[in-house]
Amino acid sequence: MNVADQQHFAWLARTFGRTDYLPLSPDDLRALSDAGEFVEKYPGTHLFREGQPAEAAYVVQRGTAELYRGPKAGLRVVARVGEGAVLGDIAMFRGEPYISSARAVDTVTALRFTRNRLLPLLVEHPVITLRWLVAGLSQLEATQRRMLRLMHRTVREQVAELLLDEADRYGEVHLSQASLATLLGASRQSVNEALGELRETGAVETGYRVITVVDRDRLKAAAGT
Amino acid sequence: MNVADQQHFAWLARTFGRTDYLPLSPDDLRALSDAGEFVEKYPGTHLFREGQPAEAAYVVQRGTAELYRGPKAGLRVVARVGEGAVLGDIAMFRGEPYISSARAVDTVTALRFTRNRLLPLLVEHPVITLRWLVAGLSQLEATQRRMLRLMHRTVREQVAELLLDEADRYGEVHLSQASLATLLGASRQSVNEALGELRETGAVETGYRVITVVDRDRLKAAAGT
DNA sequence: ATCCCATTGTCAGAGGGGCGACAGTTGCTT
DNA sequence: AAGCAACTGTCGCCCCTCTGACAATGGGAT
Repeated sequence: MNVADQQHFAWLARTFGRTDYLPLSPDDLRALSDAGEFVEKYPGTHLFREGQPAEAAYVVQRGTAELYRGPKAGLRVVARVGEGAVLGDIAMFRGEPYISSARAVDTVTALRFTRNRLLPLLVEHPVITLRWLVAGLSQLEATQRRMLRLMHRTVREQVAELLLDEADRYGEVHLSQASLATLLGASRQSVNEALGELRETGAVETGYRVITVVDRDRLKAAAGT
Repeated sequence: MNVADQQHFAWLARTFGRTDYLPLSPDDLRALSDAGEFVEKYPGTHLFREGQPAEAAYVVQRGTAELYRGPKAGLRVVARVGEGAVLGDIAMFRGEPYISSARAVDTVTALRFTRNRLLPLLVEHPVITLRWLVAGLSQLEATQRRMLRLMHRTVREQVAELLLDEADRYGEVHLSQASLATLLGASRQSVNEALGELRETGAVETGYRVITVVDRDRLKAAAGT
């Protein structure tokens, strides 16, 4: 996979890869608890790595995990997912290697379902399988819809939307402009320019590796829709 | 949905809407045959219409169906699917109205699965549900991969690829350049220019409402992989 | 044969965004 | 405190595509 593709993958992953759909209700999880293994990952450690055989899927219970691709040099953060996210299920079900790596940002607790134990269990609990199926298909459809909203939009609009999504409770987004650009599949320069314009209007403030949302309404306006 | 969105939907649908994945093996179908109802549709008749409550999903056994959106004026063909295609399953599982209409192009025979009968049956046959799930998720992933190939490609490349896909056995594509442009989400002028270039290189010939592929290899080269 | 509409073919202008280059900042490391 | 690597802020250039406008051509309808 060449560099351009890799970049686009990141963009793509942000766009679609929101694996934080939750097919399982608490009841379901209780039913599956036998098959699930409780794991706790410290910041910086890996849940799984790109290319490894996908032996398990994870349901994040607490904390934030980061999905990324690529070798240490040229690493691309692909998405950040939190509580309720399901990681690695596609690769696991298909029996293929993981498509990306997952790393704990802070302390992450998760339920780990190995393929060998999960599949038989799903066969016993068809309702859960059905729920998973519906969640998966919904994801597929949402993916397509999201395209509509994303295609043919300017970098400024995309940046605005991303910031709205990504801002923490203090309205801060701790990402370098380069990372931001990668997430959007745009160039750093364009992102920089877009941020400059958003700053002019008073929607955000920018700093070193941090962007602060000061006026969500203005940002929403800039995001268009 | 405004005009721009509608256009993009067409593009999108062409890109992703290839609903011809087949989650069910012949064995599965036999197992489900009780729930399935055999239907035969004559050319021009509808399997279902956009906006109707999605009461059933269809598995095409023979013939070609056309998915489209929009009212009679401003109708957009979205995809053509053949044998093995599954139609309407997403909407049905989610219990929402159909997203598009499906019409028989030639005589279509299909298995019709109503929601009320299918769901209980899937609960009894978890293995089939699981297979459906995997097919759905694979589709999701394929969709994402396809994006990679499509993003940031020039109109010329996209036109070339579309022609390769769409050419009939005589190498002809019977579409106006305007329709072509809609399918790609590009402007007519850009498509016209792209066709002009492809014509110069000897890859295609153009006529009134028809484009003839004369050199597939050259076209493939122009499509860039 | 003629008319009219759909379609093709072109051109100029404008805008968005990618790329390369480079200066100025920030913050960690030693 | 100094050095260094990462990051931000800007330019200029160029490519691609969109828009709008208009001429030329094809083909069906009368």
